[in-house]
Amino acid sequence: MRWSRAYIPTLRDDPADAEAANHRLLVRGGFVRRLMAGSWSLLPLGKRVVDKVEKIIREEMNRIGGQEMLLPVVHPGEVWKQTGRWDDVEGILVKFKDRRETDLLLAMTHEEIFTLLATELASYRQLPQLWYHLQTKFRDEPRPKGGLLRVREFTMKDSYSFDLSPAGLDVQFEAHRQAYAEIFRRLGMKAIPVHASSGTMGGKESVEFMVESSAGEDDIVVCPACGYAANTERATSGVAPIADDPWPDEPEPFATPGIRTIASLAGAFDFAQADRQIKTLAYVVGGELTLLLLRGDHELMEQKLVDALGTFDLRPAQDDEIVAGLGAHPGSLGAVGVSGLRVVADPALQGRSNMVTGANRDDQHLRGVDVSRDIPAPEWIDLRLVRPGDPCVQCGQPVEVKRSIEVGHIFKLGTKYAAALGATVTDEVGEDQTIWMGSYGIGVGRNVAAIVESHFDEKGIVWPVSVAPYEVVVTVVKMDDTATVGAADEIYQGLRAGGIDAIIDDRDERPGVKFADAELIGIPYRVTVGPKGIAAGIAEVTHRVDGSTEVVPLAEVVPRVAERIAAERL
RNA sequence: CGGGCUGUGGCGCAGUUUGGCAGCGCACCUGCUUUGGGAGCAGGGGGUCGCCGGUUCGAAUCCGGCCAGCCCGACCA
Repeated sequence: MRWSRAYIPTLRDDPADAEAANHRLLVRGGFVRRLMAGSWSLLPLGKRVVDKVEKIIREEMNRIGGQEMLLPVVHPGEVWKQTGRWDDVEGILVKFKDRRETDLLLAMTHEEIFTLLATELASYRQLPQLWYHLQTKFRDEPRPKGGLLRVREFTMKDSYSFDLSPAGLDVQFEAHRQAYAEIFRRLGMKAIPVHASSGTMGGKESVEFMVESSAGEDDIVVCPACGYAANTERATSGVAPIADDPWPDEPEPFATPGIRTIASLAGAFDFAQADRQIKTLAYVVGGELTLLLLRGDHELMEQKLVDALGTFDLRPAQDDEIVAGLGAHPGSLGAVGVSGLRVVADPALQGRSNMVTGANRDDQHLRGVDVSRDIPAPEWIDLRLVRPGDPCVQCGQPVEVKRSIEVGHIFKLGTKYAAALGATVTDEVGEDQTIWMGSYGIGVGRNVAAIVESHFDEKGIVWPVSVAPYEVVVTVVKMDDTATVGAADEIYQGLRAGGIDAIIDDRDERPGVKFADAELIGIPYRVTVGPKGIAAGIAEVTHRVDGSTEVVPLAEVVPRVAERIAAERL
């Protein structure tokens, strides 16, 4: 490509509305333009990067036996009604009607349609199957943000596995785990596989691949000592033991006028430090007032409650519901002496005594609460948000919490979709068996964004060779010097002949402009050809990663660059 | 959905408080000079001031409504 003919609209200034590095640099470097919130056009450079990312994904999917297909983006509502998701998924699912008033929707994922195809499978002999496609998804996210990180329209590689048994599913799941590790490695990222909540996808097990980044939206718990890693939505940890002073008697009420928070109670009474309090949260679960108990200094992870109770139908209770059910306002709530209400308690409270909690009378608390004696038979469910420094659940060493981007997610779906749509095969003894499925996703654009987030500096993007829009730019320092232009062109042609992705910067611009643009768009290698160098028979090869420059005789430039690029292609 | 902020030429912004010719920098076009880190001089083109309505002799500016975008939170397959 000749830069003078290429459409690479770089901007000198950062766009004003861009915060995240990927957003700033991809717009400024002329890779993408926004159409509306969460919707982006790919310009030539962006398209080149996406193509390379997709190529790597395809290669690794094919390597584990994936067969590429392409399914539609507009689906009949009917199929989604059969699996229940037409009604279950609210908000982000875009529904509409055609001229015949038929319910349609924009695909936010493709479980239904792949499963529908799988209903044509008839015999166990046809299994296992692994099907995938790279296709547009549309999710009407309430808040797109972070450039390409969280968008509404995006391309996803989603694959679906079909097996006769859970054991077969395990095999395909494991194959994906390894393929994903390889994909993210080749994309130049350090992705950590973590145990995750499956959300509304259903299924027992899911693993997310996370790339550490301040621009991320998820927190993961990792243990540097033993390698334990989990999303905070699922992570557990130990708690440092606390020795409780004895309190032989029944709980004793005491006046706490005006005190509504854990912190103010702890500030007012020596015996009521936060870790000696029982935090009582009132939720409405399935229409029923429910008390959630945590240690005073611990925080609720609501997703754990969703996962453990198996329902999305829960929310914090309103003030009036609380007063009606308990006789007091938030700030003076407790579970002691409460009967007829569901009580869920975090295990960090197990065995604790001499605790402080609300008395269910405004401005009154209780001290001397013995959990096992005074709060009979709660449901013990881990509800706690793990914090940095908590002891690792596996090895006891302090864990870290890291903000991360979810670049891939693999699920064991089980038989949910196959059962709903009747995808069965006949087994060896002639009986119908429901197919066991897995689904596995990688967001292409989000991965591009994640790569940028982990590969940039003050000058711009620093693409890994594997996904760079061009692997090398030949920068012509002086366009009206025929010897320079001739030598540069010869190098450019030589690189192309050697299968290198090269662009020649033949614009009639000052060198500074060309250098700055090359750095902004992040081309890994720059060959600088100028009159002084030509006179000495050399060109310069500059590495974008560290700015290091190597002086190379003209005749050796092509093989030298080819060699270095080959070593970095992954 | 709640809170905060913003919409003026392709990009970045001033002008709005106190109504009175729509401006600046970059980018773009022409010419000359310049040419190894975002050049200089001279000339030039380009804007329904987000949209609709109202007030006024007169609205980018004041009032009302709407739309869009960004950030924080909620939410998030």
